[in-house]
Amino acid sequence: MTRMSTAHGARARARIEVTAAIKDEARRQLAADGAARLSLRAVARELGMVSSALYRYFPSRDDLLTALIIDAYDSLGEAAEAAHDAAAGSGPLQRWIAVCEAVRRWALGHPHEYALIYGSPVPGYTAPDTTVPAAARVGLLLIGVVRDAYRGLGLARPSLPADLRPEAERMAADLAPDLPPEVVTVLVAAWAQLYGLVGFELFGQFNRVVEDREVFFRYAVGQLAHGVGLVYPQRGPAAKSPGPHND
Amino acid sequence: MTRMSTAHGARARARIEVTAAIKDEARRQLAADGAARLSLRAVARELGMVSSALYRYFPSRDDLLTALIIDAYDSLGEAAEAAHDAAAGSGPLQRWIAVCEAVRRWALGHPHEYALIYGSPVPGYTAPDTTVPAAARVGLLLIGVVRDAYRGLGLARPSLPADLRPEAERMAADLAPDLPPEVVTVLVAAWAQLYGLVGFELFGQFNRVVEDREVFFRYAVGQLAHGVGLVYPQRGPAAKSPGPHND
DNA sequence: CCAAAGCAAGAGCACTGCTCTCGTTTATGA
DNA sequence: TCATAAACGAGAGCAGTGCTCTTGCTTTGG
Repeated sequence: MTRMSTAHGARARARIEVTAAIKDEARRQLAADGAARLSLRAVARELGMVSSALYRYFPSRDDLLTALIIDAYDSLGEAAEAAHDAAAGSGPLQRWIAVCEAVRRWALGHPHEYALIYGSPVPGYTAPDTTVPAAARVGLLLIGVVRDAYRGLGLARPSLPADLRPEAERMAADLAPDLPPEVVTVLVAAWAQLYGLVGFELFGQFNRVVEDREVFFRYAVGQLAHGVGLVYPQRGPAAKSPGPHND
Repeated sequence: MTRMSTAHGARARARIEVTAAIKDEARRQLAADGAARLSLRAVARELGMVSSALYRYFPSRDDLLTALIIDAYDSLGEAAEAAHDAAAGSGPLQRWIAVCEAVRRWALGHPHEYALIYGSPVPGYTAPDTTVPAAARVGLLLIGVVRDAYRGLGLARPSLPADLRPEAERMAADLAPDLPPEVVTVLVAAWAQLYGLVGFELFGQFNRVVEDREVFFRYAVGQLAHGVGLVYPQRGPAAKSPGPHND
């Protein structure tokens, strides 16, 4: 049995420091060259240790990657929460947009980390359950925004097709029992669509298509907000139509 | 100078066959284990040739990957077009849904190929312009559906914020000069959001969140259609509200 | 018919993840 | 206090990778 976990000697402290140093260097290489170029040997080399020694701290390359994934989720979650808190005084729509733009900004600033967590999963690698709580942070944040709006002034309740009812109620029970299933459903869809927008920009699908990604993203995200029932931003000169449709 | 391209001897035919065999075996390995596990040596081994011989046909691993990427785009485009043609008699909304569901079905059937083209780009690899036309097929298909709807019965024209106007007009000029810029803008957004939905399901972000992905996807895609101006599917018992918002 | 190009094969380089062994250091329990 | 067990760093080594270079052979085209 290992007894290192709760030990509190000089060795335990050293272990913590070395582990952190490995993760730092690995994160450096990840940010520089991407996940698949991340090399255990290169990390060890840079740290002045031999590669086999590194396996005392991470039993495999995938375990090191998992640690980086969790850190990336946390970093993204922190950025989103910071943006949310900075817009705490504003209305739900402004907070929604603030969170979405924080996600985009973080993604543009950490493209390889973003690809690691929201791009295609690393070959043969399946994320362990350890990553679940960290991954949920942004989602929880968006739920919170919608919840505030719902409690504050009531929210539009979209209608659902009959065959989606059971699924919608199950999702609502799992994610936000205090919200109507209709709202939770469109929220989950908007959540996925947000990452479609970010991913397309980040992975180059918008090349030669969308130039001014900033304003395009803001508009698309406003649409998403509208879809979940938050009012459409009716600033600007055009005040004729409240939404993206009028028939 | 090489003269192989237009030559028509036994050697040229052999070259074509070997090239196809390499791509087939590579596609097999790609489908089985994913892009990063694709090994030139393994392909050569399976084909009974030595690894260096393979470089006569593909100058690098990335070039082989590029060929597979183009094939994947074409395969996806073909599937989408087939689904579209099969729904040729139906209205625009049905065709829209048919195309979207074909994309999803193809993605679920070819997860690694989908990840290759719409997931995070392979490490250090940047797609050459060769892939652009193949990549555009699904987009063109969606544009066509919306164009038909627009020409047939007129389409809802969403309002745009002032700062998005120039970008919207540029996009419309590039993609569909015969469509209103507002429609093109929401269409591009819907296009990206479609891939957000598919990617989230495929890459496991819906694990423990969405169970009945089939009906959820259909609903979300109907929402997207509604967003671009196609009418919302008002079948089913609930006929009270035509859209996901009502205030 | 012969020079030029295409081709398969092999050896080799530098790199990877990972394992195993070997002394050494540290920590813990009797 | 002191022996035993665990943790550790270092090194060698295995199997695999992409890619290059050289060596002959075959096909092709002027």
